[in-house]
Amino acid sequence: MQKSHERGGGPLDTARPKHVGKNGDGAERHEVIYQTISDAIIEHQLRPGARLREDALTEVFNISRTGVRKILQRLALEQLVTLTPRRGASVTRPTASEARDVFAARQLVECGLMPEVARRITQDDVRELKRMAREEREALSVGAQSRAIKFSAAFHERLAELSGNATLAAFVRQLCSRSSLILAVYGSTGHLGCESHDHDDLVDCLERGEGTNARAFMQRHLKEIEASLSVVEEEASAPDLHQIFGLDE
Amino acid sequence: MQKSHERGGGPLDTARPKHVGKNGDGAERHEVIYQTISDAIIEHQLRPGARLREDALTEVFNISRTGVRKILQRLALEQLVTLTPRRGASVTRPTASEARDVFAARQLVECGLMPEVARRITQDDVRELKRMAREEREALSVGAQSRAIKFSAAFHERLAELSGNATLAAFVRQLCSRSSLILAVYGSTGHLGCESHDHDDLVDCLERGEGTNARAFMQRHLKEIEASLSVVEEEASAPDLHQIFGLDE
DNA sequence: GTTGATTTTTTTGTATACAAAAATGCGATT
DNA sequence: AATCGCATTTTTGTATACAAAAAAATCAAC
Repeated sequence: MQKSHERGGGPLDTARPKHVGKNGDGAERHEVIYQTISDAIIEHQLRPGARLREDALTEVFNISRTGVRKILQRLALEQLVTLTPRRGASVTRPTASEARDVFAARQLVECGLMPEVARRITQDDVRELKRMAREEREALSVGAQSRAIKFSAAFHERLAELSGNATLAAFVRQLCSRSSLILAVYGSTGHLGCESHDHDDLVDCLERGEGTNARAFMQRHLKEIEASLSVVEEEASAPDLHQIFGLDE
Repeated sequence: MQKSHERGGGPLDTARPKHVGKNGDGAERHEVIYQTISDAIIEHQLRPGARLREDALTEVFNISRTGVRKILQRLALEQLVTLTPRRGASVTRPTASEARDVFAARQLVECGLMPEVARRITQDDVRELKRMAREEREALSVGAQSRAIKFSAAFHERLAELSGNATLAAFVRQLCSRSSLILAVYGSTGHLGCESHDHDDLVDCLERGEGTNARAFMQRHLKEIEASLSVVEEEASAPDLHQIFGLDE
């Protein structure tokens, strides 16, 4: 592999200030790249198990391995990618038990947040949420699954933000990202995540200030999503011979 | 302070493992260092606002800046340290609103977990929790505040683990760490966190399988901790002159 | 003596060099 | 012809070099 830098007269050698001058927008650039990768994972353009080689990423985004590693580490802490000691990074493939945990966590947190959201929601918020729900529905009707998935996650995230609790909102954000991975692994094709009109109905509920009702609604909603999954431990990659043949422990 | 690295141009003399050979235990070493720093923060040996210069850490732990930065980044994602773009790392000083959010999150999650914990707890767990509660009490009676704080956090963390939900347990772990920072900033001296016998009583509750009761207990317990804080926006570092004199906006 | 500008030092951001480990390909041997 | 051992290649882990920015210190002027 060539060094990715002094390639002889590559077409995009303009606007590349080597390694100086990036300081000003360096952090911002990293943030953008992080978002790009993150989105690609959430939208299932990068499926669980996909390898993310550092070299490839340096070439694609034109940053050094230092930056790549920083971004990968962040994604790893958010559980979107898995960093295996000497094997590099790959998109996380959630286990069945992780999937259960994530949905149980969503049940607890997202539902628990609904009363407070119902109390604080404004007309503007209602409009925004309805717009998001509509965009999701439209994406779905056009068959743009990946965009629908992203909108769906964004909807749940925004809802959590409206609680006013930044810590819990960030947690929900993570849970939604991981849910997208879970959908990719355990979801039945064609049926993804949220039912078309659930989100609209939920917003109606909140608009009327019915917190308890909204909570029950969200509970049912999440339960439905989880029920639509086939969460079975598929261990295609490394069948546990020991367990199968029962030779020890 | 000698740089611990610059030997005056000697031809790579012996007895200096340079940067080889560390690979085997490198990751493990990083983990240990991470824990060490993390503990120091949680135990208030490093107080909020304390600066963590990379150079200093390199010297203390004898690793390169690469490793230091990795560790700092992890601590930053857990909100234990704050990474300011060109000012380096320092122990996070939680804002008042962050403090409120963290405690609200604990109310929601830790309380919500109690019924499940009550269902799953075993005699062994009960023994372990009582031991932890006792250690905390003892540390407190000896005046070892920092150890008491750590034990208290460990108790809450262990409790969350017993729910069987790794995701939520990890979240609670983070919340407890951050709570320790909050105590350091907003806690009245002498009164730290959990009342002596609260934890014992809570375990009794769980032992009897009274989930609903345990939840109510935890709710009261957390409320008491929060009430003991004086959460007021103290902005000693940079008094907002604009606001004080009302010259603009 | 205090304030303001300039230089010096410290400290972080980034890239890259080098080494170890894993993956891969190749050939010899049975 | 299939498999195992060995060499090559890729890929990651770590340290360090260099540059930019911020902080500190020095010095001059009033």
